[in-house]
Amino acid sequence: MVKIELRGGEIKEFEKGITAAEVAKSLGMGLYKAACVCRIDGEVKDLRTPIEKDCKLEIVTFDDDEGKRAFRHTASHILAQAVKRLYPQAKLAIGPAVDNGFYYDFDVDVPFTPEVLEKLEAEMKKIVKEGLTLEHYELDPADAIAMMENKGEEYKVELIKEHADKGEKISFYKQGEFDELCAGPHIPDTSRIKVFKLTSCTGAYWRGDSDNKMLQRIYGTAFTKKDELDAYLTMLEEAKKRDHRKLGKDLGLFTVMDEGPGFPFFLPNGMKLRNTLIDYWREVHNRYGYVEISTPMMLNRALWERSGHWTHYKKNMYTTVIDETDFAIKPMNCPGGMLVYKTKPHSYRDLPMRVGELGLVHRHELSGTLHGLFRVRCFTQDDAHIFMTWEQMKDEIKNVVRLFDEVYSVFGLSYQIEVSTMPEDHMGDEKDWDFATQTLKEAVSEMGKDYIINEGDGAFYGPKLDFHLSDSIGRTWQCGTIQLDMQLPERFELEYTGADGEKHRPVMIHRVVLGSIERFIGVITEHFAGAFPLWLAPEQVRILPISDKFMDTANAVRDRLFNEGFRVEVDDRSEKIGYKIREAQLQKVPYMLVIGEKEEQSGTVSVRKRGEGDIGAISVEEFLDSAKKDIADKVIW
RNA sequence: GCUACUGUGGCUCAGUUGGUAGAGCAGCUGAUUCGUAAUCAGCAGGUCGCCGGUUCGAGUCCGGCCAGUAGCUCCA
Repeated sequence: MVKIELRGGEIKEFEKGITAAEVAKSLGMGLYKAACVCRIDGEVKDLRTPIEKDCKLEIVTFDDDEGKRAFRHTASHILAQAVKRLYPQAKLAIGPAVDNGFYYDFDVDVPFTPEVLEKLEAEMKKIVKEGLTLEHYELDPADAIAMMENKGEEYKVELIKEHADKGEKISFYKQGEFDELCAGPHIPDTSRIKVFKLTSCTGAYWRGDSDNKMLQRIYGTAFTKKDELDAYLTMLEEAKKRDHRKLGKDLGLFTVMDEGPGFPFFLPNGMKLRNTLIDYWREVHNRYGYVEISTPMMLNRALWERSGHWTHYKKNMYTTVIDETDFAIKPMNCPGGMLVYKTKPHSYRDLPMRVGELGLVHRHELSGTLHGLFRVRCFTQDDAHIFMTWEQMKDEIKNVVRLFDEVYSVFGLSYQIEVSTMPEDHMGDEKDWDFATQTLKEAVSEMGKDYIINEGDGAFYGPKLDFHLSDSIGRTWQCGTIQLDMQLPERFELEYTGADGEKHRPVMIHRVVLGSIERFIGVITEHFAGAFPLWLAPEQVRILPISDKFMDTANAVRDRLFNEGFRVEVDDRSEKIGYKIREAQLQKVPYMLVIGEKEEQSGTVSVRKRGEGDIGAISVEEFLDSAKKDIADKVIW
């Protein structure tokens, strides 16, 4: 017998060798049917894995990330099997589960058109109906290679050889006639993948390297319920409608032109939004004890050599020669910030020193990666460098996280924190790394926040926290980051005088909240679908006179609002009210104030609120009070 | 950068087998002065991304370049 600890801490005895599937069955058919994989002492395994010793067992369903991955990974095997049935000459590459679905790469000369995808979907449905069991087995490398060579699967052979070098047994899964090199885990059989869709086909390089052959990649997704798939497809549609590139054009926010690929132009409306955002940023940072500086756009080669960029980042920098000296446009603000620190000696009493900079940086990104405001070649980082002692590190991190909390909540964005730890290729003492990483984790935990760990994903100079924001339709965006830097103070020989009268080296934080102003504007444009909250909206109020007769009153109201600091316009065209409303609505102006005979007589305005329509006539003073309050509270509606 | 696709007036698009460009909206002018998502009429606006080639003739075919779109990390 074996003792198995179940979810919730309950411990039950079972026959030795029982499988997780059988345990699930004994706990109820509902759980059994929903089960995808299991966790045995934390390790993700197939449901059919026999349990030989006492352990903690967790049945993992599709609601769990691991369950989703296994489910979709199995879907990708079904896709590969379908392709092999219809196109036996196709060579298989790899087919993992990804964030929102799965893909599989094939080397095949037939173009996978939408019609082909439909045929493949039909074949996949057959495989699902066949209810094939996924059987796991292992082979010695030599046998594994022989089998795949026999099938002509050259990519698989290449993969096996790599694993063979490590002396591992090679793991396979078999479903019907289809053998697939795969580490698993998988769900028990194909019959459960009833709800799936092949979404697109694109090119992708073998191993992501453009020197290799271009393969055809089929993307798909799979769910356990039809309405989940529908919701996902609706979300994609919704995302398309909210595309900030389209909204940016429609609302006159920004544009990108042939004359400057990747260099966005901000138009008047976009600039109002941007400046409002920056005003807010300054206000918050001022409150959190930051000072602001501005460092030059262009600095000489000696500086970039000292910072290490000249050797490590040159291919992304815009450089030029002036008076026979090399110069580079800054791709980052830090080196300039270091120079500012060094303009005078510092005491421990100055620390922590929080120095902000809205720095415009230029990076030569590959042309194919440019994308609206999300990926550009010049952008403004809402940067800050914090110089501190090691003892101050934890409190300082907390201070930054508090600031992030405040800013993100204003936009209605929730977030997930990721801690990235020491990479293989790092600089500095491992003891310092341990201390810094531990401090990051403790700071976050002590604030009552969860985090996930990205092992080895830190920068070479220090560990970091990344903030992944969730927008209103469930997509995530990495914006904020808090990076500890133990190298740059070294390179620039930064010092402060301690209480002991000795020189010490400060440690540093690089951090951005919004990430880049440009990208953040892109994110919130999609998040709000262009319907910005009152405090942010480029045009907050539009006044709509019913006819030319009421123009004087309209202008008087405009002046009143304008003098109160509102961004307000009058639609003074000789158009019908319906037409003016339609336009203001399409421009997503938060408030329309209609003024006609009635309002002129009673000294009121008829308020039309975005999203709610006509909410009746009130006095200008009443309107002002309520609108000012919404702005002050940064209310989202 | 690489692969595929796309590139027609400010915007959204049409343009048949190659025969020297069309619509709606926006704009301008005039009329209308009108109560909560499009008033009517008229006018103007394009060397069809750029360069070259094939042809009697190219927006339409071919080549090059430029720009955009999708993808190129998520390890069998």
